[in-house]
Amino acid sequence: MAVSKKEISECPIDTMLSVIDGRWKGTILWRLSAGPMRTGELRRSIPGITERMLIRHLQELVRDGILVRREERTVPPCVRYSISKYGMTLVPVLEVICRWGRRHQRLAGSH
Amino acid sequence: MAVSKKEISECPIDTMLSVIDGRWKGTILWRLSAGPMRTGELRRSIPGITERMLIRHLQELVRDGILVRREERTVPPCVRYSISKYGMTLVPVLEVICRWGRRHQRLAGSH
DNA sequence: GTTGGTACTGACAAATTTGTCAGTAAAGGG
DNA sequence: CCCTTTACTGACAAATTTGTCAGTACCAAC
Repeated sequence: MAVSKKEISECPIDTMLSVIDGRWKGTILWRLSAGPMRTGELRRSIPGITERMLIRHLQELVRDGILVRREERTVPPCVRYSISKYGMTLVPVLEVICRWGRRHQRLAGSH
Repeated sequence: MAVSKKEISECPIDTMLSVIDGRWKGTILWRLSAGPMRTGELRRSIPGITERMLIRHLQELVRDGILVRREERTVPPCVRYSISKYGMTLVPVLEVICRWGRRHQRLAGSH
C-alpha cells in the first residue's frame, strides 16, 4: 500500500508539502497570487494543464481552505477563484520556493 | 500520458519542487540538515520508510547533486550521506517550509 | 560452516495520480 | 430547434510512484 503524502505525518516538511501536493498546485497558487482569476483564464495561463486536472486541483485547494470559489449565477456561469486569508500564509513560502527555482532552473545538472 | 513533475517546466515553483519530489525526500533532507548520517541510522530515524525507498531516494538526491555519498570500504560497509554544497542552498527553503508546517499541522481542517 | 550485520539490487505487485473522452446544464442568438 | 459558451462530472485508461520480497557481497565471530 502506497503511503500518499496526503496522510498526516509527523514531519512538518510533509505537512506543508502535502498542501501543494499535486502536479499543478504550485503553479495554480503562483498564478492566483497575482490576483483572482476565472477558471478558463487560469487554464489558459498554465500551458499543458487540462481542464479536468485544473478543476480537480481547484476543488482540493478549496476543500483545504487555501482557495475561495466565488460564483456568479449567470448563464454562462462565471466562477472566480482567489487565495483565502489562510492561503495567504502560504504565499511567502511560495515566494521563497520560487526564488530558489528561478535561480537554479537552468543550472540543473551542472553539479 | 502522465506528466511527471520531474520534467522540465517553465514554472520556477515546479523547478524547486521537482528536486524534493518523492514521498520521503523532504524528510530525508530535513534529517540530514542536522548533519551527516549512515544509511541505517537515517532509516531508523524516519518512521514508516522502507529501506528500498530510502535508498532509491538517496540515489536520486545524489544523482541530482543534492547529497554526497561517502563510503568506507570496510566489512560490513559503512556509508555516510551528507548535504552537498549545492544542496545547502536548499536548506533555507526547507526551513521556511518547515516553519509553515509546524505552525499549521494541527490546525488542518479548521478553516 | 553457519550466522550476523550493512548497504544495496532486481523483479514485480499495489496504490495513487494524471490524462482522455464523452457528457450535463442553462439562457440567449440565429 | 440547434448551436454556443462556461464550469463541471463520471467512467475509465495510462503512467508513475511506492511497497514487498527475495537475494547479493563481504569478512568476522561463533
